[in-house]
Parts: sequence; structure tokens; C-alpha cells
Amino acid sequence: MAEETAGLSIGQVAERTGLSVHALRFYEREGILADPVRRESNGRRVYSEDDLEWLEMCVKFRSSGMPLDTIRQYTELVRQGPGNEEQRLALLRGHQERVTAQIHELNEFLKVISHKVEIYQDHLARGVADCLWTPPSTAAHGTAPELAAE
Amino acid sequence: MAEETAGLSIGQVAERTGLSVHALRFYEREGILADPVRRESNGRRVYSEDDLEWLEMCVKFRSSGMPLDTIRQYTELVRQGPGNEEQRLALLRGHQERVTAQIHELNEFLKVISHKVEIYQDHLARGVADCLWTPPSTAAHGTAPELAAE
DNA sequence: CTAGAAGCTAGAGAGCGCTCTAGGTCAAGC
DNA sequence: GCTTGACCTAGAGCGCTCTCTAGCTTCTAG
Repeated sequence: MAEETAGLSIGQVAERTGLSVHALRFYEREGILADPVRRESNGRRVYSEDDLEWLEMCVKFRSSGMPLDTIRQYTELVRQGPGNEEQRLALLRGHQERVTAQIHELNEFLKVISHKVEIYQDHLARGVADCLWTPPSTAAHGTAPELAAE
Repeated sequence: MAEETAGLSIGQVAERTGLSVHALRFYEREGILADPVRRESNGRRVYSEDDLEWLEMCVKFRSSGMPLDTIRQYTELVRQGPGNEEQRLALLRGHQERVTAQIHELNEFLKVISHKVEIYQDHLARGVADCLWTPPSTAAHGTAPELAAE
């Protein structure tokens, strides 16, 4: 049962998290890991499964737009141990709200862009000869199709 | 009816788009505007309502994560006039897909973070004395609450 | 014994998207 | 006449998040 389950090299962690080894060392310098990662006798980093899980959570935080600075704050709270749950909760809820807001915004924008896409699709389906789109009449600069597409 | 509807100063456009005047000049340098913006005799920029609408669209593109470079490409296509609708469509669809994917990802993550938030809320509701969370047993570094919260 | 792969540190560099500075013009109001 | 404020250009600087380099060690396989 002595799998190498406990004890991952930086390369393995990079592979599993999708972060580069550079990024992993960078994150450590930035205090993004609960502990500064244990080392082998030769100085090489040894990541535990817990470290891996933590990093995976960080990746999710990052990809949902949380800045490293905030992740660091959260890490710091966890590092301090129990007693600051309110602060952790506040931080998480703040992010939760930002993510929610962002999803709403993206959904709004998705409507807009989908509408534009439809318009272009219709236009192309009807054939390029369809010149509803480029009346050289308004010599000004009326990019009608664009503005119409909104 | 001679409102100043046609002819906005950079300051007015900044106010209405939420972009800074710096950003507006920057966008122009970067080729983000269909034309390089007309000028008054004294060299000051005069934005039309069309410019404003275009910029508002750019703001939406940006806030949905489209890089300036892609916006520039799109602008370039529009500037070239009709005949490249397929390319515009491809670009828009590419972005549409990225936005859709991002919404999915964010929704996924929202579940995770909401779960964490709930756990912390329950924990705090049950009172801090509840020590399910910090068993000093696993002296290693088992940040159980964190990992449990996932 | 040696080559190659993987790791290490410290620190420079890069890409993006602004943001700001320096130094100046121009028009309006006191 | 002078100040104030909005505008101008060219270009430097910044915050963030990595990414890469240089120079070195250490392990493994042939």
C-alpha cells in the first residue's frame, strides 16, 4: 500500500493542477500555500495530497476571478487557525457575490452577442448579395450593420 | 432641435462609457475605433453618437473578457466594410463560446463556494464552541475545515 | 563516468490594460 | 492680464500574474 500517494514532486503537482512549475514556486513565494511546503533532504519540494487539494481550490478561485491577494488573505486566515470563521465567511461571501454578479453580466452580454451572431447568420444565409446591409447611401460613416446588430 | 446630440467631447464620452479619458485616447491609438475620431479645428476630439455606441459595445466586449487585440481585429473587419461577414461571425461565435464556457465554469464554481459558505454559516450558527472543526488530534497540518468544506 | 531530466534560487522580463506625467494649447471667466 | 479647467501628444510607469533565464545541484539510466 506504499503508493506514492503522499508525496508529490513539483512536476507532478504542475501536471495535476494545470499550473506551471514556475507558477507553483511563485505561489509559494506569494504565501498562497498554507505551509511553505515540506522539503526532501535534498531541498526538493514534497507536496501532500492536502497541498494538492488546496492548490486545486486556489485554481478555482483564480479562474473565477479572485485576485492572488485575496487568496493570500484567505490562506492567511486559514493559517491562523480557528477563531476567524466570520472573516473567512465574509471573504467567501464577497467573492460569491462578485461571481454571481459576473454571471449575470455575462448572461446579459451573451444575449447581446447571440443576437449579433443571429443577425450575421441570417445575413449570410440569405446570401451575400443581400444588400440591406451596405447601402452606400449614408456616405458619412454609418456602419449600419454594426449598429443594427445591437 | 439643435441639441448637442451630435458632437461629444472626450470628457462627456468618458462619463457616459465609464472609460477614463486616458483609456479613450489609448483605445483610439490601439485602433479600437472605426475611424480615428473627428477633430475640431483646435484638434480636440469630437465623438458622434455612433462612436459612443461603438465604444459602449467595446466596453461590453471587454467586460465579458474579450482582449483588446480581438476587439481590434473585429474593428478592423468592420472598417474594411462588407464582404467579410463570415470572419466577423467566426470571431463573434468564438467569443460567444468562450463566454458560454465561462458562465458554465463560474456556475460550477459558484456551487462550490456556496457550499463552503453554507458550511461556515452552519458552523457559526451552531456556535463557535462547536469543535467538530478543530480537532487538535491530527497534529500534522490537517486543515480539516477547509478540506471538508470542499 | 557521463548525459539527461528534474529540481533549486534569485531575479529579470513579458503581456495586458490601463494610468499617469511632462509639457503644452486653447477658451472662458474674474 | 491671469487663472482655471478641459483638452492635446508622446511616452514612461504600474499592477497583476505569471514566465523565463542563469547558474547550480541532484538523481537515474546507460
